[in-house]
Amino acid sequence: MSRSDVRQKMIRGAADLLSRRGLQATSFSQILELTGAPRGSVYHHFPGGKDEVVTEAVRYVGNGVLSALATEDLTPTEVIARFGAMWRTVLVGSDLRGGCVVAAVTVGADSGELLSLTGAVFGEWLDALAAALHRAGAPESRCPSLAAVVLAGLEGAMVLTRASRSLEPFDDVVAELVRLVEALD
Amino acid sequence: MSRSDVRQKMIRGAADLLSRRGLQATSFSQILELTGAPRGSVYHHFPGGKDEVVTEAVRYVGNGVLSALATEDLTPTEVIARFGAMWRTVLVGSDLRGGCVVAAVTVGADSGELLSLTGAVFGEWLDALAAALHRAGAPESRCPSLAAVVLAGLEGAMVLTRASRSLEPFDDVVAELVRLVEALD
DNA sequence: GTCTATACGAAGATAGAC
DNA sequence: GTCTATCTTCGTATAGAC
Repeated sequence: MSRSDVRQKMIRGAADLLSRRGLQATSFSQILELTGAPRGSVYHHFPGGKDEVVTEAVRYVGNGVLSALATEDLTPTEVIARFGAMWRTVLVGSDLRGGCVVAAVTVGADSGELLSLTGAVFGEWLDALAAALHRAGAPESRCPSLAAVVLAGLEGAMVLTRASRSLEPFDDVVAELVRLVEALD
Repeated sequence: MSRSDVRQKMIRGAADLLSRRGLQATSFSQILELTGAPRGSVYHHFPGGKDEVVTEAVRYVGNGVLSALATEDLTPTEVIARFGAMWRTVLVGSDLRGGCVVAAVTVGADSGELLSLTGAVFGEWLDALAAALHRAGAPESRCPSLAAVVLAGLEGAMVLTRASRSLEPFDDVVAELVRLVEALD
């Protein structure tokens, strides 16, 4: 279906722009320029306007991360390593210019709806991380806080890496998170 | 000197807006509305335009945090507790709507100069944190990575807290960071 | 589905009067 | 130092033709 093709292409383009430039700098003009999507069909595909594209981009990224977290059983250390490697790929693939779409929308949100959405997505990620850590043998009562420190640590690490244009803080954070989790054994 | 008064008031107002609304949503109109500063003297006080106000706001916050980190000698746990309490105050004082100015500018930066600036400020914070941890007795070789995980963890925790409108993720992260640092003893 | 044209508002920035 | 007026650019959004 060609309708979905254009729509999907625009959603992915929006996610890319949100990751690198932030919420306010992500405009339809930018999305069209990046994707080559037809100018005349913007509001055909997204009658809800910008908020609708952004919402879809957040959901798209949210589900992508979620399915990556729903893998086979791992050790706690492997959970961190995989999750860390995933975000490292985002950084490297964007020349250290990109970050997390959900965080970008949270920081730039001007409506309560977008905030609720990012809150829900972060909540899903935290639940999935906690479940993975629990399957890996981490004590149940600590899984939620471990999930929080892992997600928060990586989100913050991406900001530090973008600002410093260096992977050093990111790798430092991953190493310390691994240490924290190894102490569980 | 009245010139500095207005200028300082605008810088503080800009920091407040950057914290809550992000970089692009922080405009001169908003700053004037918030501070009651005279409209006609914007470019008198800031000939460099918006970038100059933002730069000053980042420096202002940067130095504030820096001086808070340069306190007397503490234990590693106390370093985390103090640093965490500081950011918690920011969250609570903004009704969980505000965050870190430096992170907000990093994520929304559209110029290399602003990115360099936030990179430098984060670098100063990391150095100060590492030094505090070292004074507290942490092994020298681990101080940089410990500083990175503490700063990144808290930066990320603020994002999670803003999105979820709850202090739970923030407190979870602080608790886990304390555990990590207590293992040093 | 895609186009052009257009309305509307907001932002950054400058010029020149007071 | 502060004012108003103005320019320009850009973003969102709508209407109506093809």
